[in-house]
Amino acid sequence: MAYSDDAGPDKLGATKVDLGDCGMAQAAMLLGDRWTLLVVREALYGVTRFDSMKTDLGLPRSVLSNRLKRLTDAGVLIKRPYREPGQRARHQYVLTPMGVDLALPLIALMQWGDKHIRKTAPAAAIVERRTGAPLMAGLAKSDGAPVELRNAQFRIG
Amino acid sequence: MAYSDDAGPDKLGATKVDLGDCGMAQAAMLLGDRWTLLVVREALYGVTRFDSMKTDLGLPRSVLSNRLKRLTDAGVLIKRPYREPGQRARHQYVLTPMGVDLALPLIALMQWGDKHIRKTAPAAAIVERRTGAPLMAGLAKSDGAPVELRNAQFRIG
DNA sequence: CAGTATCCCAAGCGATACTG
DNA sequence: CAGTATCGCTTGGGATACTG
Repeated sequence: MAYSDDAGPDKLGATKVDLGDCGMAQAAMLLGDRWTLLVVREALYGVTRFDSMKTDLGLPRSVLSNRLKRLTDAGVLIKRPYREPGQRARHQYVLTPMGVDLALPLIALMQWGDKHIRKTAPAAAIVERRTGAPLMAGLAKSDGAPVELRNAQFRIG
Repeated sequence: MAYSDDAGPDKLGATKVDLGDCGMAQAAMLLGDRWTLLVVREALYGVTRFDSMKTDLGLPRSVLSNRLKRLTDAGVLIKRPYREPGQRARHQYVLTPMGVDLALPLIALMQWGDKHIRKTAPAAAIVERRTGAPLMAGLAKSDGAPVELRNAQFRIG
């Protein structure tokens, strides 16, 4: 990372990774707008229905419709019919494996926001399913050993 | 998380966390637009100067100016003067501790994008500073023990 | 309930030009 | 280099109404 204490002037055009080659940039292009992240957040919370999302987020129907389409096209959500006993057929938007994997960046973002923006007790925590132990997003080596953020750096290429 | 295999219909209005109480929502409101995430990405890569960012990202000056202002107002960046020997004074945008902490969500996003969108070898990796060992974003308990995403869930309140 | 269709308007993008 | 100023224009947001 670039830290305040080692931040010299950069080299112009030194961005080592072209936008098209950068997963972060690709992700930002898919998710980077006012509503998309929040729609995915709904899905992570288990909200799967159009009107539920609309009510929760308070966004216009047309916008929600558009975002759901984008996300299904991208493979983050699938639209799936279902029928509750005695009810007529409905459908729901559920996360694909690709969508489920978005939980990690979004959890990290949530914990960042709780720490640096809200600064009060988090409204939602992530816990281990079986034990209820609180979980934090972090970096780890392939053997699982955790590594502090400040001991990490980019390696290009 | 909400998984495909346990995703029943949700309860209307069941979103347990109000947008104003959710760090993820707050973060999304700050970072959720076309360019802001990419500007932070530049800063993480160590690009600190206005024109470097403009060149790398190819966005209009006015937009970049606006984003840098937003991010400094939010406390993610600070604008700092410096002078190289024999040069006139310049300034640079460097990450605050709050900004540095954004590395984790963005790394997670990058790894997600590399895995699910680009699907080729990542252009940039995160490695441990001393050893060069590759790092991955993940969840861990407070004792550092890693936990799989699928063994995690939200706990509200 | 789950959308699509329409319309209007504001925000924001992108280009260009200008200033310290 | 590092911005601010201006401007035309498109995008997309928000309200409302309509359909299966």
